[in-house]
Amino acid sequence: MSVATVSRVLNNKSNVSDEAVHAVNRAVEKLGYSPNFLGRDLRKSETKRILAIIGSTEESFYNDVLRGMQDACFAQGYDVLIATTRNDPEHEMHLLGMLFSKAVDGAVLLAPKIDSKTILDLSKKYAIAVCLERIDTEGILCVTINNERAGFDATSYLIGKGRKRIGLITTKIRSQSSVDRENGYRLALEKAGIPYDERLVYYGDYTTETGSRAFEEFMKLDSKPDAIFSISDTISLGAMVYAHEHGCVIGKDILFFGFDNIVYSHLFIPRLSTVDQPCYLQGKTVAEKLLANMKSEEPDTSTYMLPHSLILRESTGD
Amino acid sequence: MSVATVSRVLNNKSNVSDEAVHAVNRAVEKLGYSPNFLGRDLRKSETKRILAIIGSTEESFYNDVLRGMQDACFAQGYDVLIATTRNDPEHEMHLLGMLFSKAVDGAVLLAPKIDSKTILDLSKKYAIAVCLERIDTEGILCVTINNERAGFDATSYLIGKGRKRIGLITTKIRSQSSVDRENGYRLALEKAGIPYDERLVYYGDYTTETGSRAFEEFMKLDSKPDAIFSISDTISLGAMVYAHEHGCVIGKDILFFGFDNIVYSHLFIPRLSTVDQPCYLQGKTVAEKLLANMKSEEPDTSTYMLPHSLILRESTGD
DNA sequence: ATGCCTATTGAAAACGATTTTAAAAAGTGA
DNA sequence: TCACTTTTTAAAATCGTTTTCAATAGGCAT
Repeated sequence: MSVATVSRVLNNKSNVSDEAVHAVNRAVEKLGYSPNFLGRDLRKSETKRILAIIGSTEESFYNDVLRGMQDACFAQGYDVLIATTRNDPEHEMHLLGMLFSKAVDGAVLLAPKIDSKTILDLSKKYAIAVCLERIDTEGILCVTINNERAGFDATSYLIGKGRKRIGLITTKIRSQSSVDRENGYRLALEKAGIPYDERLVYYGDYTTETGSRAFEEFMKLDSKPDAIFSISDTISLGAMVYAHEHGCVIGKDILFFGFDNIVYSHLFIPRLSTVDQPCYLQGKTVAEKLLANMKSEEPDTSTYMLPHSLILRESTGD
Repeated sequence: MSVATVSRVLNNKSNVSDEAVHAVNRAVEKLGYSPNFLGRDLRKSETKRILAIIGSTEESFYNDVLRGMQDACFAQGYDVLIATTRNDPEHEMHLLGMLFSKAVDGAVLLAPKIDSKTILDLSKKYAIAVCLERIDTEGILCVTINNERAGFDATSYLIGKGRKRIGLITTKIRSQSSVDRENGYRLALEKAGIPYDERLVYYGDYTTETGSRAFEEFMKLDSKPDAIFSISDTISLGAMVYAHEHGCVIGKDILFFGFDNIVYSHLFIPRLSTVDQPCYLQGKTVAEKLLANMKSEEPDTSTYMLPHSLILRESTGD
């Protein structure tokens, strides 16, 4: 029996006799044979695999994004592989090498660290999409939320609660999302006629320690904040714990608004109000659009902003 | 110029003229050429990639395990790819298909769901290792901690604090680690001459809700527990929050001991005492052993149990 | 019996690299 | 100049599949 016939059986081709099918199946069973994908992929020049590139698996909301991607990909016969850059742009480039060298058919950058010009160049030649971060350059398929609007909404909500001195805890690292959320914060203040006060803005990282530190600093001011918006729940929780320990009544003396709606945001009492972004949907959407692009002649390079929502809990007195 | 020469240049082979090197490099630069790994991997029949198979990216301590694996692998020129099973044994099998079909050179199962007999069979033919879960079958390379001992230590510590009625919150799903931790709990009771009381054992899942529920149930007992050991921090935190809300003084009325030392375990005040397992080291170790096995004729199929430690904080009155 | 069509099969080419083998070019010494 | 070695290059084999194309066999109508 020729390899061609075996191949046909293994791929359920129609033009093959029942006899041959049985013979092959028995042999496969007996030998424990499984086909070498390298050969197959080389011949077909496709791998049916999509790479998700993330900074680390630490940010818990990635889980839902990845679930969304998986559902979308699996439905079309693709597997999702994940690789972490450890927040190193160079390593991110290295991982994209898997795309150049055809080890995967497409890649989704979840919160990329490399510059958008590079991404743009690459996306002309390869199937690339970006998720969770807006790209300020036109021409790249991108699925995210409107972070500026979200920052605006959260801050406005605090203002609506009668607060006038609103602190912002954000990150030193200037990711597009943090910049956008900050801009939203500023716009909300502006709209309400509240002057921007740089002493009320603290720059740190994404940890709880940053939250505590920021709150400590704020308490040194003669004119203390009466509400705090953080660009991540983890930061908010750190700040809230510190505030709680120092006798501040959360939801009254001071309001807190977080971002991401992580699992632990509704654990600590009083529970944290936060911005919920549709993680699963973003993942599902970006994967679907990317797969569609891979089939299509003229790729979709739009930016899709999916709706976020405010989750109101005790930390804003709700 | 022939393809052979190009290949030699690209692989830094010695027997090639400077002239040829320059010519190739210029052409590569100009055309933006990058080699097709499928061809290379097929010929060499190795991919220099290791697959890490996990349930989901939700469990935050996986991050450190993966970091350890990456450091070890990267040092030897291997990349680490991650794939999630979504806790579905069938999907886990599907992912192992990447190993059978030579799409990766080896695989590490982090907390596998498929049965150990299957793993044993596969590990005779492929480079497989298990991490974070003990395998009760001999013959599989495995890196983990001594969960029984850890359960014993945590429970004994509570007993040492004079506690006599110690509750256990564990999971319905019988993973080896949870079984081992439970056994440790029982052994500690036994050693101290405390009778095992099944009313003090609650079976749930890995969520904070399970913690709250369990505590609620325990409070209905006429003879309430004075200490609680949970097999995960998330559960402990859920129980602690519930206890706190219902006026129990943590660290005094009731002690709590968790497991995993997650980031949030030292956020909530009073802070949670917990068992710390060496995540990074487990990841590094398992990857190193696996890579060593891939080179060696007779593979190492031992089980390595790395040392854990107790982190003592306010929840046990420390 | 001849020709035609269909179902099945096998041989061979193709995918893109690496590696082996052989031959050509260049260098060396007498 | 010739023989011999060394360096460099080209051609061909190889990895394990899929796919194309041609060939064979059998059935059926003429």
